[in-house]
Amino acid sequence: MVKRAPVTLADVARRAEVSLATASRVINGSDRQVTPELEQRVITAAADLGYTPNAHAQALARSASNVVGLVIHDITDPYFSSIANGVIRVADRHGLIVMLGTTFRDPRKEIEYASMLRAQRVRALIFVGTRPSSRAMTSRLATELESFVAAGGRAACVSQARLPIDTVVPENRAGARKLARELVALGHKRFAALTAPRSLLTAQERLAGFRDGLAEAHIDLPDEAVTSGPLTRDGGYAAAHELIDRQTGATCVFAVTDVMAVGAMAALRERGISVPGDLSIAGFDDIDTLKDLTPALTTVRLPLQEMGVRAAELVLDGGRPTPRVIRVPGDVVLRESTRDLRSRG
Amino acid sequence: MVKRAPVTLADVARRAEVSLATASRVINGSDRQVTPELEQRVITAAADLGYTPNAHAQALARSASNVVGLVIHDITDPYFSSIANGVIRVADRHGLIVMLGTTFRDPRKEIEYASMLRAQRVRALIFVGTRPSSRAMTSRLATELESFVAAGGRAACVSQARLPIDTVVPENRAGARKLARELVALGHKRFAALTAPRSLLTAQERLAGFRDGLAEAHIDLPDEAVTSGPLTRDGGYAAAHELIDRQTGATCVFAVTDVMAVGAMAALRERGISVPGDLSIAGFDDIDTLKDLTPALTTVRLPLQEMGVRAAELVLDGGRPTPRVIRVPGDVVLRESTRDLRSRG
DNA sequence: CTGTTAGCGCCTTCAG
DNA sequence: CTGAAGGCGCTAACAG
Repeated sequence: MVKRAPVTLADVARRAEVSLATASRVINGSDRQVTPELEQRVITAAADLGYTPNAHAQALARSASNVVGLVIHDITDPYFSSIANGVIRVADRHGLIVMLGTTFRDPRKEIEYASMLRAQRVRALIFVGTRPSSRAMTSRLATELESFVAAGGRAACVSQARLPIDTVVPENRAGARKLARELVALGHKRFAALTAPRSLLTAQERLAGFRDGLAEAHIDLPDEAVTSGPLTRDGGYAAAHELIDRQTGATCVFAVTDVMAVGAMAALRERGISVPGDLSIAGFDDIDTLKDLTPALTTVRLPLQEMGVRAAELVLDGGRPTPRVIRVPGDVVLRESTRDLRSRG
Repeated sequence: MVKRAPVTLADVARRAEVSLATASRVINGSDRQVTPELEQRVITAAADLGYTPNAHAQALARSASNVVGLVIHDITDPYFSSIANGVIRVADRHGLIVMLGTTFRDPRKEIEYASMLRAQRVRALIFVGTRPSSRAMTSRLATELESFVAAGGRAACVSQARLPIDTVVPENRAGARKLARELVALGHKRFAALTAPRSLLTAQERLAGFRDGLAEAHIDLPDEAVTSGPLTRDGGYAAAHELIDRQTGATCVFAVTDVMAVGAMAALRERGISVPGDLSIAGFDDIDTLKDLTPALTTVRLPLQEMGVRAAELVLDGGRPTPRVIRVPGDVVLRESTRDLRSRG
């Protein structure tokens, strides 16, 4: 295996005995026409040499790359991988390739990636995941994005509409409110909740919405009945243990994400508390991978992959300049994890 | 929001009243020294202008990008997202950014991505996932990779060592063999299996290993007791239904992946077959997201994230030219989904 | 239809 | 330590 010098278009042109321009025209699908004869010669030469165009040179020359940047918090979290899958699908359909950034839930990394991806001159930039409540972080990201957009880039995000770009907004608050109502309708009167740190808007919204729903039935969700932890399975697990220790007397627990709910269920199982026998539990998101959990989890369904698709289309299909907002409603799905208290008095 | 022309290093230099060279030296961490005075001027100018270097121009000039390509089959499958997470972690540590390609399980897309990523002049290329048994596909990909490597790129894969590049090889066959032994030790004598199409080497290996293990105990796994489907949850679901219809009389079923096992458990539940009461079931991979399944799944544990880390290190930390192979053993983890037949006669 | 020739934005010798 | 200039590989006018 010889370490031959990288072959360039010039090499191909030389071997095919045509000009650089002609070679370029047949290699990249230019609209200009070329004689079948020459075209064949170029194609053959390219194949013989194992030529591959240099995307950097192409991007530089026509000042437009064919990559889109995607920034998510955690690729192992099904919430993000589902949305990412949607984004990838449409990028793919457009012949674009995706550069993926993972923040590991650190807001600073989000900004760092925005900047790296901007340097890569990506065609579009998509951010997925809760916005931090930090005003400083948000405005720094916004500044970065403004430069990006000003330079001709397109950007969108899936979360709260806090950035000056197109946004796909899951209706967290309304969804949680509906969930609370249905749970109340099931006969529950005392609730508890598992949430994430206040710094995460998504958790805040869902908890607020849940409270709204309870309030309609004049039910209060006391602060002592709310514990919090990281937005992960283990976070839910720990928060649930803490909640159990507090003995709130609740008959139903709301976890702000399905992933946390799963951790909570594990904690309850460990403590010998049966679900939904002793305690009901509900989540939010309707993660597909979790559909085989027993008991099946009551939750608020969000069309995750579809949200990714929408976000991608927003920035890839032409598009107006004004930051647009697409609201995505969540549907309550009642399953086995929440007990119907009415049928037993 | 004005659509200003993209600002270049030349703009920064002009504003800082220094030469292009000086500006370049302070922006990219060159080893050459620059007076603090001038340095500050450049930094300020860059900030004022909202300047971001053009990665394409940089890559072109120094012929070396700072991105690594990663190709997986399905981002929503925890097997891949875990490994990908490992890769991303080390890329991140090296200040590199990841371009992600998803094949949606189509071998042709793997080749297509190899070519696109080569065009992007990625520093390294990593393929994760079973190799197809198709000799044609494999050799086309190999050709592509040889050109890539010849041009100075580094490549690795996680799967079977079929490509002329560094490889992290999960010991599928040995792991499945050990699993079979332990299951036999539990008292099981009649088995069945859920596998994927023959075209997928990983499934082939695991099934073969399982057969090896049974053979040691002189137990046969008849073809009628083996059904197959896509390597997904739904594939396992469908394959399980088919298996149930065949009434094989098995007391234990082996699914070649945890994901398929989960689908199978759902099918069994639907048909009123209790696990492990009526039938035991075991998987392979030990997917973390599935750890809260009930009953907990017996499986063969593979250090997924670690495998991704190893693959990335193979191509990112210096490295010899010879294709190296790292074998990763799998550990059997007996849990609730497989019944111990001995304790009850 | 084909060839010539400027750049695209930046890095990097090589003088000063 | 700083500046001037060539070139990285390719595209896109512009002539022929």
